[in-house]
Amino acid sequence: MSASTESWQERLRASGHRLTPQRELVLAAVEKLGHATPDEVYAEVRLHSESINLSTIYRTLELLNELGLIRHAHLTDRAPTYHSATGHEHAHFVCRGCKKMISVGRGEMEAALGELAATYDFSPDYGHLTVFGTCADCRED
Amino acid sequence: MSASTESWQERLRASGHRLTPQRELVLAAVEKLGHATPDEVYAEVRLHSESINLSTIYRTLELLNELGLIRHAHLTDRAPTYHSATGHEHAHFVCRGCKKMISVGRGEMEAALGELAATYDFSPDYGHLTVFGTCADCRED
DNA sequence: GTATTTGCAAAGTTTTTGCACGTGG
DNA sequence: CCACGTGCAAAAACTTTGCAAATAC
Repeated sequence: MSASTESWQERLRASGHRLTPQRELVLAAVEKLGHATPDEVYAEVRLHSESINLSTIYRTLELLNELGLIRHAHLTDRAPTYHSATGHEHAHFVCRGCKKMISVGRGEMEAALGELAATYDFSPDYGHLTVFGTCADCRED
Repeated sequence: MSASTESWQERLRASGHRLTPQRELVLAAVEKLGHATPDEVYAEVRLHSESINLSTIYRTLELLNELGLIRHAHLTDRAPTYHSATGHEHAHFVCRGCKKMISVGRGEMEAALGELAATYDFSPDYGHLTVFGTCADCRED
């Protein structure tokens, strides 16, 4: 975990960007929250700095996303959800009923989907896959 | 295909709704387009009726979605993508690079994921699965 | 010092809502 | 007929952009 916290600053610099407190705060917020919309990130960052602006949140999320430090998906209707990309990769089974999330190791998912993906000459983003469906508890017919 | 075109009107009526030309046009547009954002549906519907309003498109898409006649996903950044639910089910591989979508039959996807899903006692929504990744053309390293 | 980044405010997009009129059943 | 649905216009929600001041290096 310390291995990745060392390199993100370097990655910023390497790409010609500057290390600002806003960028640290946004990344920290995304990592703390796990999954969050821009608004939620803003609220979290606001707890630590009064003056940061929403547009900075958007610009920073976009930058961190480009650098691969965070990822985003559009799980809900209005608003993308961002999350850290520095932790270990895993896919999710998400229950539409109770919203429960079951984490599945990247390896298991890759083993299951690999062959099919190869057939289509496609390289899935295994560490980032979300499979919607119904869990055992919510399946009653 | 004629089997399902018979029942959607019934499904509307059964749920206490009325059969209007706007609703027919919107459903037809979604089925014709395959995948479309509300705006694209609007454009398509406009070809057939000058007077239909965008807000009607939104209201109708929401209704058809509730009735299960169409489904939607949030594949791209701004704007949900609607598609018919009356046709045959399929999953998608979506390339993050070129945005190309590869359709995969439900059966194939189920065959690949079934065992893993069973392990977790989870029932994936195979007909609506979207797997992000990179297609052959965009994979160059 | 100077090029990047930020805050602010204003504009752009997409989606929702209130209401009077129109229309399907 | 009468409740449901539609068009219209205005508002809300979300995101982007221009620019001067601030700041990282």
